[in-house]
Amino acid sequence: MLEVPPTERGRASRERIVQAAARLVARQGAAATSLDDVMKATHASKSQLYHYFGDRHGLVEAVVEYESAAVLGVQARALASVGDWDDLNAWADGMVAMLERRRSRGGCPIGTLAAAVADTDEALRQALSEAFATWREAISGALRRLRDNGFLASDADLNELSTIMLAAIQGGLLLAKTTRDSAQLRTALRGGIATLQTHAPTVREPVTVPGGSSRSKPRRGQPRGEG
Amino acid sequence: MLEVPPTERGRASRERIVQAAARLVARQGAAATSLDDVMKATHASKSQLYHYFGDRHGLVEAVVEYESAAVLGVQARALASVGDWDDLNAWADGMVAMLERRRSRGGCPIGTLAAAVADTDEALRQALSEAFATWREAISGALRRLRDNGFLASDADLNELSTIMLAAIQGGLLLAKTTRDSAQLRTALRGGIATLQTHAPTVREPVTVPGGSSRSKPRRGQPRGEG
DNA sequence: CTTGGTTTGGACCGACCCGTCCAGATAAGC
DNA sequence: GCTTATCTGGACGGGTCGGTCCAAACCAAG
Repeated sequence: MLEVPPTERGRASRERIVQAAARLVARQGAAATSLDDVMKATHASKSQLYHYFGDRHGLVEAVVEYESAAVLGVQARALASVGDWDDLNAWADGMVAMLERRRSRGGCPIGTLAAAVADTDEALRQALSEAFATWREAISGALRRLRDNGFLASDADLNELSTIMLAAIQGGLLLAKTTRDSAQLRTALRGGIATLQTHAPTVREPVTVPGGSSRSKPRRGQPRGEG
Repeated sequence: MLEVPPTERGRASRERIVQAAARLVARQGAAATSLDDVMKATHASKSQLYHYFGDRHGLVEAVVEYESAAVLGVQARALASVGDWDDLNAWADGMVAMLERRRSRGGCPIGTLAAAVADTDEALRQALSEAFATWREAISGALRRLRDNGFLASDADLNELSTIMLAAIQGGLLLAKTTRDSAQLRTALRGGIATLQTHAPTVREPVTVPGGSSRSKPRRGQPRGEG
């Protein structure tokens, strides 16, 4: 109900509830997370939940927005510094490392939520669909930088390639969390990148970087290092 | 409780309940499907559910086995006739067509179940992990046939490639069901196959095929058109 | 027929669920 | 100070949940 509470105290309470709810939803699923669970985890009263979120659906909606912003924030930051194949591989390795830090559990919050609610809740489905679209655009932006730097052919379909990459991420995460084996994600990501390199301009070997060893490697145009 | 009831009547009842439960779970998710829902859908009594499945968990377990067998049966049959690139593309097109028949809803029963229960139920997680493994092996078998027929390099890592392909399937299905756009699956599958073709033997000389030319041989389907 | 295992119907229970309600606490504005 | 809006606590109700229990119905074997 209250997207943004007017007082500082209210905003803090709302934020605290959303964060705890997001953690619960990520751990046990949206359907298995009750309002009582959230109440216990946050030491909040039922009135607060209904004051800030209207009903249960509103709370889940807030969780979806929160997780989308979190994941997309991390991804946008990581992708912003991608300018060549090494950077892209480092980005992929980062995702594998992040999964291993969680012992191959949980997977992607957005993906898990999408699998759970896409067929039953139209509003949440659209929100998650937009999250995927934004994510895909972030990937597409990185690929465009690769293309501008001469690592991808000028006629490479960035929309298609970014979709392939995002599918590899989601599929790899699902396989990894199901088999409890992060190598499944690593392999899937490697496959996605291999597809991208199919569209490298100077194709000679499937997995070689363009430019060879003699030619000076084109460097990124505006890589803004984060502090 | 009763894996296989002793009487014909019992087996029929159990089967009827499992099928209806599977349909409900596929439509509204495992967590959102109550025993009462199953009772109403099957005109069964609560005693029957307890009699045949012990408890709710047993019913979900039966649903997992049922869906695994169903999906793997279809996939094994479709993959068994794959011998070249055209066949593989036809297999992929078949999955897209199947998804479109459901108006891009539902996705993969196994994948959706896995996303929901992998983090909360160890027994179901293992069952679904085995289902994925079996599926991967079926893909691997098709790829081995491609390799034997000279469409894949002899040093191609079939385990890795089949994992990439399965990840593309699952990721593509998740994106497609979330965005309600079957093209996402089509693109993901095309990307997966593109990765496979990365490992095609260098065309120039007929590759030394281990089995010789026992089977009628290659037309080289290189499906790389746009449109 | 009787017997005994199998299958089915449905009442019942305690726990939990979501949502409503009201009163008290807190703080902002005047 | 007072007023008003915001925030919080918690009891309450109606409904649903999974699970238990008992007895009736069914059915094949003797």
